[in-house]
Parts: sequence; C-alpha cells; structure tokens
Amino acid sequence: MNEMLKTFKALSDENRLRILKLLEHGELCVCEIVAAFGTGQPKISFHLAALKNAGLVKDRKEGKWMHYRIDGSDLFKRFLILSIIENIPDETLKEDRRRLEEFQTSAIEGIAVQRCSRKAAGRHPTCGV
Amino acid sequence: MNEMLKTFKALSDENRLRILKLLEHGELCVCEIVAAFGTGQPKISFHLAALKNAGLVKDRKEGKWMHYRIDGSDLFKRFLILSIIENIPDETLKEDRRRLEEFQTSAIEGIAVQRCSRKAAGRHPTCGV
DNA sequence: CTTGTATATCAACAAATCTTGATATATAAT
DNA sequence: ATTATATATCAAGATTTGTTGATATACAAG
Repeated sequence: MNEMLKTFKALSDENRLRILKLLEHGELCVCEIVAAFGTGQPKISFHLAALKNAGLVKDRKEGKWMHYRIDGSDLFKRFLILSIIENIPDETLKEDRRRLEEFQTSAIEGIAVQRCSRKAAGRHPTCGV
Repeated sequence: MNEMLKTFKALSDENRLRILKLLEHGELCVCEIVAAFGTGQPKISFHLAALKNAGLVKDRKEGKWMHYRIDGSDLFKRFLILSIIENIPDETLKEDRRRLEEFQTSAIEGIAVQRCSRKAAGRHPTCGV
C-alpha cells in the first residue's frame, strides 16, 4: 500500500490522535497511556501498533516496560503530527492529562493502581524508583 | 467530529486519493471519473460525497452534469492534497488517465460510450458540443 | 523456581466503511 | 409527453477496522 495512504489510515482514528497528543511532551510507557485513557490495555496496544506500523511512533524497551515516543524521522509525518498537536485543543485532552498525572503521582507514592503498582514494579519509568 | 480527523478519514481510501490525483489538472464531471476508473457510478458518487463532505472538493452543476474540482480554500487541506498529488507516481495513474482520454476522445467523436454518449448528451463538458 | 507485572497477541464479537444492483430525480432531446 | 442521460441515494451484503476478555511471553522480585 502507498506510504501516504498508510499514514492517513493510521491518523484516521480519534484514539490515535489522542495518543499522539499525549506524547507531545515526550515518551510515555504503555501503562501510562492506559491510565490516561482509563481504558483496556489491549486497546491501547492495538492503537500503538497501528501508529508504529505507520512510522508515526517509535518504541523503546526498558525492562518490562515499553516506551513510545513520536517518530520524527520523516519530515512529512512530523509536520502532520505537529499539525494535530497544534489543532487539538488542550481542553479536549484535559481529562486524559488529569488521569495521567494522578497515575504518575500515585505510582510515586507507592499506592497500588490499576495495572502498574510501584510495589512490584521495580524501577518504574514514572517515578524512577 | 474534529475537522482534522474528518480530513484524515476522507484521505484514507485509495479510490479517493486516486480521484484527487485525477483532479490535479482541473475539474472533471462524474462521468469522466467513472470512465477513468472503469467502475460503477454509485461507487464514484459515494467517494466524491466523502471528499466533498470533508471539504476537499467542490462541485458545480451545469445542466445534468456535476463537475468536481479540488477545494483550495483551506490551506492545510490544500497542502495535504498537494502532497498527495506530488507523492503518487504518475505511473500509478497511467491506466486511469488512458481510460479518461479514451472516453473524452470517443465522446468528441460521438461514439456511444458506457454512460455518456454525445448522441443524447447535448453540450457535453468534455467536447463542449 | 515461583509469583507478579507489563505488554503483546489472539479469537470472537461489534461497529464502521465500502460495494453494488436497483431506483429516484433532474435535465435535456425528440 | 415521452424517452434518454447524469447523478444521487438506498438497501443489502461484503469487507475492514476496532473492542474486549482470555492467554502467552518476557522480565524482575522474592
């Protein structure tokens, strides 16, 4: 399939645009995105795979965590992602960011959260402990 | 739905990219696009409606013909369309263009073609007769 | 080695999108 | 008026894409 078509297909889903917007300020691990969305983990993995498959994000494994970040190696895709980030009002993602922060905070405090408690998580990407 | 999402959805179909590429050099009527694709007319109408709905093309009625052209009123969309046109190799659309020219020629010569013969078509957009 | 955690993958189902033959509408020719 | 044409719309089926609970894999902790 045409590369451009693949890119547009990957971008034509609200969840995936939300993920890209969440990655605006740097990489996040899957559990953080799951927490931000407040939804099932397979769903997030599915959409991350779609983004990765289209060359829009890159992943990095660290221990048992998988970190995702925006792939800026292609100028056109980079431009598209930038346009998306600029276009989606922060307001829209407010709830996502709130849940993300809440998750990150509780991870640091060692409170067991849905899927990623510090208790058994070793060097957690968020708190680094 | 977000305008950007709507745009990406409209662009994530091969037929619609093909149509945009065909419109590169100016407007075409539905019957010309149908001829270029060598496919059913409802299919083309469906995809043209999708493009129009996303603000990517404009239409213009003239007699019983409906002409479609690229809508350049939004800068971002215009840029996307330009990128598509530049990116799709002419080679890919060769057959479409061949069928289009064949159709236009036969229309001018008055040879009855699939759906748009000059015989009963009055001032045909292609031949202007 | 056993247990718990993070993530991916799978299978079944659900939802959205596309295709196609049939039909409706508008316009023009006879 | 009747007939033919261009296009849109519709309904049914086909295909694609997304969701979700279950399970597999890999890693780290104890």
